[in-house]
Amino acid sequence: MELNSLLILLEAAEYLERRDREAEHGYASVLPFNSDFSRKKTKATPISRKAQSNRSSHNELEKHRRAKLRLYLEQLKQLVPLGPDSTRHTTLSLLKRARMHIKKLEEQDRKALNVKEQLQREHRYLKRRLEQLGVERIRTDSMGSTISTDSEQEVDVDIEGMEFTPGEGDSVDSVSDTEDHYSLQSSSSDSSHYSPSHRLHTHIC
DNA sequence: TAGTCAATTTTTATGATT
DNA sequence: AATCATAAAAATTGACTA
Repeated sequence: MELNSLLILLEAAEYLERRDREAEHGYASVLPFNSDFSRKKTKATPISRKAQSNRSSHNELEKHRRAKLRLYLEQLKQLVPLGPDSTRHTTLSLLKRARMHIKKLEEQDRKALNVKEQLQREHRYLKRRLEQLGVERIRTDSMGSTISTDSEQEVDVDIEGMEFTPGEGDSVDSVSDTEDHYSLQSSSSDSSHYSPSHRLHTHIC
């Protein structure tokens, strides 16, 4: 081993001893461990009891703050699906996963909103169509056919293969009518695609 | 003045190598 | 098993701010 290396090791040992002694007597250890251990730098500055007390309480507060952060990270860990992967979970990886999870949830939310709007349009259209068919039925009944005395009539409305043309019927809100029709015919790639192959089975009182 | 932040240092955990 | 290298976590510290 080179003489220089030996001297550095000796200096290091001296420094550690000195640091321990000074710590016992309330001196600040100001030397970074990777320094060259020169005596000029290692001259310890005595610190007052009050300053030391301030410093240690500050350290305690900081420790408390970090504990809180750890707690929040633990709580976050419960919310983020970590999966069965065996890789070590670090703070960084947890935060990355949380970010991915948030993006996924936002995307799901956006899609659900689209589906909701689509269904609302379909609902409005079908409601108007139903009213329309009810009016037509009453009209044909009044033109000679016997009116049923039943309190409850069953009307089967087969809308399978029904052609949905815009402007059909006398809608109150013609704007949403076209909108509804559009939504029925040109539904997006979402899973909410509406297929009019239902049989509407309804009751008119 | 308490709380926060960022830079730095120290400690601990982990995998690779011998 | 011992040792080493490296990454991550924890601790320390000074600066800053509301």
